[in-house]
Amino acid sequence: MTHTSLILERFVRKMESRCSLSPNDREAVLALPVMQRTYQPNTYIIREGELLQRHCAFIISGFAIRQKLTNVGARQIVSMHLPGDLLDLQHLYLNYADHNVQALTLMEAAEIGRPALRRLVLRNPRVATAMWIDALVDSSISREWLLNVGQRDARGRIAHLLCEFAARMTAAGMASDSGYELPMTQEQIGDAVGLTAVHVNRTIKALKAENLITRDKRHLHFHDIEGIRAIAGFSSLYLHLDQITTDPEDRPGDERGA
Amino acid sequence: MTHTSLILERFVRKMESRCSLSPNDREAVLALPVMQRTYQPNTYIIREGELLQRHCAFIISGFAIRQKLTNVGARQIVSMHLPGDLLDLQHLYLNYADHNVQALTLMEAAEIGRPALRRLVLRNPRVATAMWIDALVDSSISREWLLNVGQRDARGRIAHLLCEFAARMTAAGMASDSGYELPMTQEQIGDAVGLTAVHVNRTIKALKAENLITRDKRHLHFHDIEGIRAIAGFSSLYLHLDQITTDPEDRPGDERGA
DNA sequence: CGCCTATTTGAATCATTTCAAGCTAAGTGG
DNA sequence: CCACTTAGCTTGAAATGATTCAAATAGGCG
Repeated sequence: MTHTSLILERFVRKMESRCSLSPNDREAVLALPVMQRTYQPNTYIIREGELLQRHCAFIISGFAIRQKLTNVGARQIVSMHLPGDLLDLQHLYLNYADHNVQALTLMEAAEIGRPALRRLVLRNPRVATAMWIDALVDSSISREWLLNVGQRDARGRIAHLLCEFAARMTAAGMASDSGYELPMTQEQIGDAVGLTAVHVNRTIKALKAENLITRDKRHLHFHDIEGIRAIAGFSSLYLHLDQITTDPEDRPGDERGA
Repeated sequence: MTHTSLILERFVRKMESRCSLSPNDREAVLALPVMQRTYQPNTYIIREGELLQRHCAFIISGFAIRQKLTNVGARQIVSMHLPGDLLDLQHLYLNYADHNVQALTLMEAAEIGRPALRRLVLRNPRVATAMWIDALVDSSISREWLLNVGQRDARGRIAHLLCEFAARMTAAGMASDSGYELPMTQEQIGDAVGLTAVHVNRTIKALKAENLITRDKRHLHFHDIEGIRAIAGFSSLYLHLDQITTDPEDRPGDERGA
């Protein structure tokens, strides 16, 4: 329903949060051909092993995940995406998909053809830089998840997931100071942090019992966010929330701290 | 000791394995100012949180790892790099380092300034594409590690690490068909797969007892690589070993299977 | 109301960690 | 050349965190 130009405005704002654009760049982005599409919960958007000829999706509303399966069918969610995220930059220059992309909730996306997106990157270096940064931040999050799953115990892992969400939802303007809507079942949380649903349940129960959080349906409420942060050992550095590049050339002397 | 032009030749070959270059591109790469440098084992090359103004390193010889630490000091190795790998593409457009980079063994690197590298990317789209692909493959490996650590048991995790190495070392021409030099201690293997050194020891012992591998000092020998692959559930798809882009514009019709 | 999905709980089992100690091989300095 | 040191590997026994299996409960929806 949303008008195409509104969607692309939003896309421009996203890019501009990463690298300052010229009027030319903005125009080029706004001229992108997009196709709006709705995905039902759990629909596969891309499947591992598939030849990639399709499009990249920009999330308008709803949530998506990326995941991988082992040969015995165990699922690891490797990332989670909110409205305003560009899905699939991770596949932009690859021939075959190396992971699955799935709608988590009902989701609306604006799909941009790969050739159009690549051409945009080729002709507009500042847009390219913005997209590159976006892909790098995405990778940074994967590394933090690897640290989370590899080195923290159940409490730490879950607390960390909750903190990351809080930070990202806040940045997207989708959280109140008290909490946010966490659109995941306990089983999905388990698949994201490498635990069974049963153990996620017990761990969350413990966090509730200690009066750190409450969960009412899908709404997550923090009673003691500092306590949760301490359990998680959370620092938002890896999200690069304030990362913005003004000069793709990185001329010495232009270097600025955030 | 190695002559600069030889190093850059190697760099060109690396890029060309990802995207076909024009004579112009080749020249531009070969004109890159490089500084050769030696790192002692365990030296930090980049520290998390540090302002990035320095350079990217191309590994000439030796091995490097990238790692992160939790607030309580647990270490997760998030990737491992061999000669011919470009370190730190993951930081090319970021202001602050989000992970540590460390020499694993004695290591020689050719360091290329960030401004020079960014300028190269800006002026040479095919080189940019090659580097983008390199960064994407790196991210793909992180995701597979996340799956490994999150969903496989100790045997599977270690077997998978060994398989990945076998594939990468073979691609780099550093493995014989019987095995390769694995330059990691059991503790480092543990940090890479999220296990304690003690348990790594016991698990490797079990693999030896089943006549799947032997380890003589740092040399790893496969007796039954198919058996190891089965335990790991290994498929090399995620390494994108045959990924090569011929057309950065991705014009429809040029799309080709590997 | 009945169905389905998600959550909750208990009890038994299992994989992995922890702590502690001993061992081996290689390197260093006297 | 030997004694000393150190880093890495090996092993055992006990403790613990997480899984598994199974069953009960709760909530949303047609």
